[in-house]
Amino acid sequence: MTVNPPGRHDLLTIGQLSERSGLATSALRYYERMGLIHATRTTGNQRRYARGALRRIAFVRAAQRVGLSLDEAKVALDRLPERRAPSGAEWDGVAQSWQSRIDEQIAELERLKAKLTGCIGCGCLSLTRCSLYNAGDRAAAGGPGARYLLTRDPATGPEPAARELTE
Amino acid sequence: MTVNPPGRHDLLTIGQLSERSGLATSALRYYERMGLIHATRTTGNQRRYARGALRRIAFVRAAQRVGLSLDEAKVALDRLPERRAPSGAEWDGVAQSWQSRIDEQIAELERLKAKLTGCIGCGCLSLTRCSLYNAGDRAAAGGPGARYLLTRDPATGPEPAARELTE
DNA sequence: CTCCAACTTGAAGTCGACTTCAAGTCAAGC
DNA sequence: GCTTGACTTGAAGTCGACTTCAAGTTGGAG
Repeated sequence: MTVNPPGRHDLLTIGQLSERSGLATSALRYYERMGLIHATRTTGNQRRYARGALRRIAFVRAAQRVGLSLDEAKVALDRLPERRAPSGAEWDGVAQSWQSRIDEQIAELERLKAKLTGCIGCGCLSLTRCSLYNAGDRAAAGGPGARYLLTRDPATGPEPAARELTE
Repeated sequence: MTVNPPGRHDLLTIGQLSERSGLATSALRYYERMGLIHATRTTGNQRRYARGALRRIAFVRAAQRVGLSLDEAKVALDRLPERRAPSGAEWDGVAQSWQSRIDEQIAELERLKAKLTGCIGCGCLSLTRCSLYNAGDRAAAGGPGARYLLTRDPATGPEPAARELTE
């Protein structure tokens, strides 16, 4: 299974892009419909991708990894120029936003880890004392949008749901 | 909207559990169908939850946060005794497995972060040199199933996917 | 005893992210 | 110039994780 010879093939077919990105061609078409990547067409109407597409895809996958939707990834990618190849600084700006996102994500995992050791695994039946157990109620009591320790759906519930559970 | 009076109500209605867990009642019923939580029934067939349900829910949410499906969470929870309240040691064993899972997750995010700074944001147009850019190609060349740097489908590829990117 | 919010059920709907399918077109090696 | 595999399209299907709906039942305050 030889990959196309290195050289001046600047444009990739969807099959080649699939092979290199690890995504199914159907996914690539889907990404295109979503506006995440773009292709030129041959006279015969087949897609041809510039190599920049690989980078965009890499970015999208990275975004998904840190918990973003394709729509969110698109918002970020839309900051890049479409026609010409983005400059380093441009990519940088986009990547920058993920830095913090990733840091956030890491921080949250660290917190979760701490809670897990400190609480879920503690076998504490003194519920009033258990942070994991109580955190959600605290947060919820703190105002609308505040959710369970482990939740992060921003769309749901402005209710004063889940009060303090000291009991 | 008063919540039930504090006292010796050991069993929670689905509404109360919803309020305390932050999950919709529909989600709780769904969790029950999935076997993640269990309820006893009143003579009138209404669900009553023991307080342990809250802990199980906390666990499930935690599991989701680190990227596990409900099915996977169930596997872990199934290690707990159903009838009686799990002991600290039992919870500990379950939580333990998440420790490593979380660590893994964190490590991967750290890697991602490093890559992002080092590459996506680097603006390097010397593509032969760009790891993120090339990782996919390497992987693809490495054989079928080899996936992109940012993927983690475990079903796919024990390949030497995405090698060290010194080049 | 009455009333109404809170509960019950099964079935169907939703959403994101794709995949699968059918039916047809393109392109490149012989 | 023919064949064959890679490509094209739109529509429909899938999967996980829920939500919504309709129609009926329960339970606790007054």
